[in-house]
Amino acid sequence: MAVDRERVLKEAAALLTRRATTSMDEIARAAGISRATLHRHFAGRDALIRALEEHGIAQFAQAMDAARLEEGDAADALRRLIEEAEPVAAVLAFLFTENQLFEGGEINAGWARLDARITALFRRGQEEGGFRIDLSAAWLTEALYGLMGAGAWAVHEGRVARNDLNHSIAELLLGGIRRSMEK
Amino acid sequence: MAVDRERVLKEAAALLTRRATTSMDEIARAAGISRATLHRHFAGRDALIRALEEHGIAQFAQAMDAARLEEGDAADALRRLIEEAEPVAAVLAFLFTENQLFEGGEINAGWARLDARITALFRRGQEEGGFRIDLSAAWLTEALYGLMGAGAWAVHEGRVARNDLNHSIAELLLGGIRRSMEK
DNA sequence: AAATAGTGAGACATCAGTGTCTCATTCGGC
DNA sequence: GCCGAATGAGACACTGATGTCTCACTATTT
Repeated sequence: MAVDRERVLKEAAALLTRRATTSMDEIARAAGISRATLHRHFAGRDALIRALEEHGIAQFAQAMDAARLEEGDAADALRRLIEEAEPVAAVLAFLFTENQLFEGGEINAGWARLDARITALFRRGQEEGGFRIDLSAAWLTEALYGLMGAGAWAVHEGRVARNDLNHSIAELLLGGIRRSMEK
Repeated sequence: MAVDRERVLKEAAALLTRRATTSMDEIARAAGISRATLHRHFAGRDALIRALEEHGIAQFAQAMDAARLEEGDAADALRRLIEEAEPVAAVLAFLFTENQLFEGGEINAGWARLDARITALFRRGQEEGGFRIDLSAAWLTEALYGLMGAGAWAVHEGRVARNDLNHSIAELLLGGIRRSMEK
């Protein structure tokens, strides 16, 4: 009887990542509940998106924990992060573009914390000598987001095999396109 | 008296890239014309987006021509492409996400042609030995789009200096994050 | 069995955006 | 200066989505 909040968020994420304008009605039906009930649990569409945001941020933070960003080689940590964050990538990309909409309201402070952790990883790699220093850590962070989003989309469109995804992102990000001598 | 179609498209692009839900009214006002006139020149919102798409595709194709993708070193050609395509990147990113919406209707065939040209560039680089072959040309194409989009956004958000943008994209894409011996 | 809380279905008002139309005005060419 | 074409301003109907509310039904609890 009690509504499964997790399931609602999951279904909402699945639909919204595919079409950002999915209506509350469609989301409700996908989650197997009535529109009235959906409104009882989420004050409105905005509230639902916010909840999705909170959830996505939490999941991403969890992925970071699981990836143990501070441990070992920075490149390996990055690989682990890509691996762990893969299931969240699509939602993240959706929320990312959705933030444009909230240009008036304040953005969730959680984003800054996530950014900071990733940027710290890149900076650590630079200080330890494994990462090049002529590209700013901030840009590398943005690039990671961009590649994760592009990757999720490419898989969705069937242009990249899901099995190759993490490897493709990590390898491109770490090694670049150019053929390298050192490997 | 005659409406400057170019200007309308330009203003529309500027607004829509910032907020995808910008209304026809706002676009009209930004372009300095009335909503009625806007409707006289573009049958409706869809038609406007389509026109924007056509325009964006044409501009991108033009950028490719200017970059002379078939000439010289593939890496240099890629650098030229990034350089030439920079002004179009934001619109392209917008159209890219907007295509999700047209999931019912058929997508513009122009995209496939653009993709093909870029993919051909990457393949050429692979065949000539300059680019690694363990990442598919299709994925590299998607990654290029992703990085261009992320870059445009990062500049808009002030996280990357506009002057560094092209260099940042090209260097990351070609060389990757890892510190390399060969340079 | 009774009481309670949660749900589904649907009605309803509201709102924003869209697309169409009319009419007065203005611009440009002749 | 005149005339036709294009424009601006506004009214209007329509649509789709949203948010609220009511009422009947069902599951859970005691």
